Amino acid sequence: MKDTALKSILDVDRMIHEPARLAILTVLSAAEQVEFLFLLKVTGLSKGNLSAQAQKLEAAGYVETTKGFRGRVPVTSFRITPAGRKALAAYHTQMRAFLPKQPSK
Amino acid sequence: MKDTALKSILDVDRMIHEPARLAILTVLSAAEQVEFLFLLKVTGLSKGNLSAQAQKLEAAGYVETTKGFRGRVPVTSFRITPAGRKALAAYHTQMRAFLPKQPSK
DNA sequence: GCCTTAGGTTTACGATATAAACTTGTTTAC
DNA sequence: GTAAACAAGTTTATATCGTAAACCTAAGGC
Repeated sequence: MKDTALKSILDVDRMIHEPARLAILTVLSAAEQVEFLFLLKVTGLSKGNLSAQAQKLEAAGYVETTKGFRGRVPVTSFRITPAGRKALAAYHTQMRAFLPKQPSK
Repeated sequence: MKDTALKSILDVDRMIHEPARLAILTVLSAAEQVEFLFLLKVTGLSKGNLSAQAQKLEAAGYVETTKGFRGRVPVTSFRITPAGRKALAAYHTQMRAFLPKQPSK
């Protein structure tokens, strides 16, 4: 590991570092668009937590929210923004630089 | 990435996930014993923060603290415990499983 | 018409990270 | 020899944050 990696870990993007949001962003990065209920199932988060974290990601400009209806029932969908994709990639790079290359058993 | 990795990220060890503590543990894992002031320099943390986080790591059983003197001035030294080493390795494994294998450009 | 379910949102609370202020003792300056 | 500055940390205060519980609104059953 490089010395810079040590200090850069302190500057890691907290918006992404938080596990709940990291899980959300990871799912979003793998699909065009994802619905609230799907995200709920696949992440295992509570509804309240998912709602709150999604709003934070939106406020950060990492996620876009679309509200619509399927028939008469409301459906909230999310998609990752270019900024979100970029920030996630940067996070990956940072963490990868930080982790030891192979299991240090 | 495996599906299990997605949910397991939610159970990541917060004691280690926190960047300040991750930096501390990383340094400790690379040396037999490390002094407070050295840790201060190399991590760039404030004294207060370093002191607080080190105490938490100690309370978690991940770090051992030794207080002594060099001449007449107090010197606080830390070393990682076997439990700490184990937990750090587990964290590495978890994160490695979670990160995409290569930069997703 | 009332009850339940679906799909979320808002509020409330506890935990956490962090910097600022403080403490205890030592060294330097006058 | 006493005051001032410095060293090495610790404690406190605050502000942020994550999370679950309570709540809301509309639609479908009974």
